[in-house]
Amino acid sequence: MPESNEEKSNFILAIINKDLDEGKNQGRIHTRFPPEPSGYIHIGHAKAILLNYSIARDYKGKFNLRFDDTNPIKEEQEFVDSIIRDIQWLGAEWEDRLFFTSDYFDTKYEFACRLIKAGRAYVCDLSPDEIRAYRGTLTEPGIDSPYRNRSVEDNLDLFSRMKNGEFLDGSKVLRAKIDMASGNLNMRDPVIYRVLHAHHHRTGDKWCIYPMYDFDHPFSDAIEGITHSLCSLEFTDNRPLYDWIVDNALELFPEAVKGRPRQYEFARLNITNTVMSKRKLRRLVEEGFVQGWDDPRMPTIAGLRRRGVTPEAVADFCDRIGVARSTSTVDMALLEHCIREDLNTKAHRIMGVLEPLKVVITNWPEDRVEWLELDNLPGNEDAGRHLAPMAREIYIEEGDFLEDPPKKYHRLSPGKEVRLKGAYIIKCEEVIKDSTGKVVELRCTYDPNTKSGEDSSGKKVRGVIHWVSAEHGLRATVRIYETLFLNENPDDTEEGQDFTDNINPHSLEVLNCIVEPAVEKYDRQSRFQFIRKGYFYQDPKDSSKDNLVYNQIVGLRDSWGKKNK
RNA sequence: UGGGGUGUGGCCAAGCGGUAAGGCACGGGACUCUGACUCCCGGAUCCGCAGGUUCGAAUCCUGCCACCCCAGCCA
Repeated sequence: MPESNEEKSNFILAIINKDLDEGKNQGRIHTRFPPEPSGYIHIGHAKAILLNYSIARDYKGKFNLRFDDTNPIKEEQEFVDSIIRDIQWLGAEWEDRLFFTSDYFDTKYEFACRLIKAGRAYVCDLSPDEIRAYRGTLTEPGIDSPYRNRSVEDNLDLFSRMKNGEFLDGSKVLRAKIDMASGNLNMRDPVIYRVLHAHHHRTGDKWCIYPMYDFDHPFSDAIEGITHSLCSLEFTDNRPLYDWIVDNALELFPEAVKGRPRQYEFARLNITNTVMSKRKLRRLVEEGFVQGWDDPRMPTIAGLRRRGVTPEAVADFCDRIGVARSTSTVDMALLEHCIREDLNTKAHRIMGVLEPLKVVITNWPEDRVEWLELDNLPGNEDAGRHLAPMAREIYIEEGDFLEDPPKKYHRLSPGKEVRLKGAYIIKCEEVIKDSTGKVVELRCTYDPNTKSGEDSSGKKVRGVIHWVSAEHGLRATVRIYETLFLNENPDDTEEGQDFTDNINPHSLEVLNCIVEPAVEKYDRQSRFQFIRKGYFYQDPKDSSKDNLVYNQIVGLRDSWGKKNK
């Protein structure tokens, strides 16, 4: 029984509970995550990783990380490294069970030979085009290959010569002999080994034949003793083949396998206003729509991490979206909610003015500086306080002043008062504009009797705005992000267009800001809430002590802005 | 005219014959030195549609409809 998820309920947990009740697999639970090292992993993979890992954890089972590296021409060490880093960051632990499907190439070769000896696999000389033609179509059955009935001796000989490099790429394949008339195309004598003279990132030049996924994957699961092999829906049609391979392994090569794995499929994750396929993400990177796999706008784990999202928030999100079999698209708002909820209790409050408007407090003495105490985490005494300097010249948010305010506006406007967070109440006395009519400076007066915590004025103002001393504030570049795509479904395009035509031209906005000097005391991994604005994180690549760069992780909810847009 | 899969409020998602959980979003209100947070309140007479079985169905049966996946020597 699971320890920590009594309320969780999904069809996979139901299957596991049932299997346990029935005593299957001697009560073992063993899952795995099998990435192909051919790209960066994204939040959709996080769903799969965390699902597999949490099942193992909650049921006191095991979780393997196994790279499915059967196709050397697509795979690289760089991706192995990035995937390991990303999964570690997510918190999934594979302990000492990091495997590569290529670790078992020798065993797999032996298994293939046993299939041949059992008359269940044959070497086929048909060209790729011919194989396709012989396969038939969705509505018509296929035709048997003319090589289907070669003798075991010939097949064994030919297969070993394939291994020895005697044949050109594409000239011969090993096929499972199943059923060319099956309604399921995967069962029409699937190719299980192909000739490929390519350098493998782990086995080097040892092999010039490589197994296909449908042969390799189920056998690897069986070798590792995986009990529940979870994958996404598009593999549903591969399941009969998965079972065929496992059944044969159990029958012909029992000493190589540890059990009888079962495959279960669930819907992959889609999120509104973004894309999740490796191919599309690659295009965004390669065609320069983003600045790399770790661009903070990308749904990759590397992108989320660089943006400042926490692994806890990602895990919570994956927890809340559920696991089911219906194709679905989760609202980006849920991810944002999970991020805010996580950061709300952790991120220290700092004042940062994103779009500065200068304010001169005319009755504040020229060289007076007053250090005011502000809570790091209001409502949490343990988080302590920090000091913010108040001086004659400060900056407030441009958007916190309106010359001609609408009803119910309780920020600053001519003749009106507002409280500076943690400081005094000020009153706008004069508005200074440039030649174009743009407001460039405000002249205000402050009320000395209204100091935060010691207010004896009896004044009640609704508005509280953030501010930063012009002299003491630190200059910083702030990057504000919007979704990468304008449409909820990026693939929803006009005739002749593709998803890149839906890219949001405002997905990145760069602002020159000014933040409280207190941020200097924190280490650079700290996440802050810039009061009334959002959560921010120092860009791990571009930020430095002399050149602060903050990424907005997510904005705060803004019911006022929403109401008035 | 093939095979596989899915349809529960705007978006996810429980439910497995006993009379529609929860979350997000949304709307209303309270609170507030963050218009944030928090806290209340609101909503499917109905579960793709149509029949049927049953005292009783989203849950069983039948027939439709819609959408998704499959014809790589990719995974």
